[in-house]
Amino acid sequence: MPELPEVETVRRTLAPLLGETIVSTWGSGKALRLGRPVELERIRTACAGAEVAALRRLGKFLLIDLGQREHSLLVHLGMSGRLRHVHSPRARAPHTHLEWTLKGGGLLRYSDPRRFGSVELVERGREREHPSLRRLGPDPLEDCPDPELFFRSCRTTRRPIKVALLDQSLIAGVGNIYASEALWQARIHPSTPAARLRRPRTDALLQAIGKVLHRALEHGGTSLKDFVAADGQSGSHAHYLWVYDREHAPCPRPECGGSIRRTLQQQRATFYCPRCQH
DNA sequence: AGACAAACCTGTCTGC
DNA sequence: TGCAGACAGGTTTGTC
Repeated sequence: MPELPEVETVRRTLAPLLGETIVSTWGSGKALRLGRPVELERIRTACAGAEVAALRRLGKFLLIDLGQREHSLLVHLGMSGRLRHVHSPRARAPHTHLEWTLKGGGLLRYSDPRRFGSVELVERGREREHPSLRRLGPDPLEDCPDPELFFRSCRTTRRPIKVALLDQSLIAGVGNIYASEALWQARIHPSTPAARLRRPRTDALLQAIGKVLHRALEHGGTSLKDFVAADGQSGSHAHYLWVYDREHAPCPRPECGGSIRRTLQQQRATFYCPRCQH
């Protein structure tokens, strides 16, 4: 579910956790993402008595640094994962897979109905060696990506630019919603082979990605169905989407006069305006 | 290299 | 009303 703006919204709303001490960890024992059973015992040991020292984000991954320990928790929300900071714990909601009890009395709760997400331990300072993080491209919010580098990365693949954007290696954090949004903003047809884009167009795309992600972040992310921040708030950006999930709607460019079309690329919905995207 | 499909798993919506 | 099937914001893996 969550793309960069949603994960960043979660990171920001988790800020009250900073300085809190973890007392204990509870786990459902259910497996999360394929091939990676949750290492509950290792996580328990690493978290017990640890302080939440920092909250970081790399693309769609969240890192919770455990103070005075050499580890960080690496969290991916997959499609339906949620991290909630719960102040007055009630009965455990269904699909809760991990829960960290805090010294102050609250809880950090990870729930994920579809279990496409993951929670694991990584060695701090060496997180980039993790298989999932190794191939991540620059983060559009953190790294001020270099337009020259972005252009050269695009040149390496002839795949459609929409498909290439989802790959996370060109740029980290763009998912299915914001790929369509950024391509509309940059007036680029989603089927254009990435390598065929000339320099001014990759510059425009990189700018559009930054603009789209910042704008979504200002609205607390997109809650199409059930995304909520760590404090339980929904994001309002669904009201401001230009093309995503707007098939047959008029193109938001008043002078264009086109209407939004839906197509499938790699079995994933792509929305675009055939009139102003080339 | 890249197109394509399948895998992980559950909830929700659509159409009959 | 009930049920089957399609579909969903992500990533990984395998085949051709």
